Amino acid sequence: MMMMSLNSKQAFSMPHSTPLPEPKYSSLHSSSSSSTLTSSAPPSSSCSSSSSRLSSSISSSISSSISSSSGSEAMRRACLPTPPSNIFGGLDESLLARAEALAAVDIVSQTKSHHHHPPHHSPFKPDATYHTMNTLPCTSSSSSSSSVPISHPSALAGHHHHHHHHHHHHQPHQALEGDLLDHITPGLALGAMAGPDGSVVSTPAHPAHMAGMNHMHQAAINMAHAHGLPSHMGCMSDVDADPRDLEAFAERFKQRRIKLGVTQADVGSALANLKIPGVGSLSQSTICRFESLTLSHNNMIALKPILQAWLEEAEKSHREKLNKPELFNGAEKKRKRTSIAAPEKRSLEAYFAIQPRPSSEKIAAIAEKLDLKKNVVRVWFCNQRQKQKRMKYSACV
DNA sequence: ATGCATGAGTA
DNA sequence: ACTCATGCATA
Repeated sequence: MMMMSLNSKQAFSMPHSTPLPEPKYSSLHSSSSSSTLTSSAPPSSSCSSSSSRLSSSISSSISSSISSSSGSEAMRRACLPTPPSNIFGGLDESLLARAEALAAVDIVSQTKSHHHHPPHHSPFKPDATYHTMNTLPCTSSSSSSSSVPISHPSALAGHHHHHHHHHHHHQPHQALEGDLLDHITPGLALGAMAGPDGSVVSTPAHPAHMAGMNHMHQAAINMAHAHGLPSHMGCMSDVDADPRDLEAFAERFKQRRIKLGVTQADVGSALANLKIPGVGSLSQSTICRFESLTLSHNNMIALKPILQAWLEEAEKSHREKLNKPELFNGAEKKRKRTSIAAPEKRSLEAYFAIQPRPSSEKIAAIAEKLDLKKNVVRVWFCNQRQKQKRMKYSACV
């Protein structure tokens, strides 16, 4: 009956000698969904490792302050095309009007250029339309998914650094621009750092009940790596995770996974079988995002050792021809996903371009105009911001 | 592969 | 109320 989602964050505190950046947040939540078996529930752990390249805070220690919010954000913003933001600050209405105008323009251009009319979507209430549901949750035990129509061989793309002057539109999907970078020489050398405060988060012990709690596993330790330096990039300096390595790993991971005939969903649930302290199962979504690099840099780094461990285990088992028992799940409640119609989405995008972080009042105003629930609008903005931070786009150059 | 959502941890 | 890591439901 319930799921506990506990997550704890603990960082492991190592003997201070290691210069690893200590994590700040870690979190692999292993929540067991009711349906899937993943029971587990171990607290998370994870290492966090570095902060991102942006934050460059070598000292992740600072990370506590920096990485999270303001600091990193500021950094990111610096990379972005300066937001035209608050110039309009005070005028709410004009702001809305402008956004609407923009939205209108968009519509027009879009309509003309493409032919893309949203075929569906009720004429009346655009607001959250809940699609009807139901589909059996048959789990994919083996085939399914993993379509992988696109195998981006191009994986190399790292980050492009151009400054875009206009904001983003919608997501360019995977179209990245070519980048040229990557030829870098690896070699970094740094290691210094330590939390000023020792930063290491001490694990808050969980009073919990579970049995295998934490031990910080973390391969963190293994990050002893030595890479070379990042030569040119001014932005990152992580000791442990170089975006290129992540890209390469993600690519290899996907390939080997497919070779094993395992779907993304299978990988996710199989992780629980690894019994790595603090690591439970993950969803197909997360595995997919890992493979396509659409996760934050920190998240990629945290997941890499775990997925690497699974891959090795899976290949070993495969060789032995042993299989682990997979499971089935029963079905349960279904959540309805709100669907924002295209016109409303366009308006939201226009507002976002002007003001990515609208105040509560503005959100309410927008919600009313678009006939959407305020919470839906708020969440939309949160997700939009998060999207901007995903790896692929975060090229700070 | 993604859009919308939830929750823990923070400010 | 925000950010982040994740997940369910969908396309």
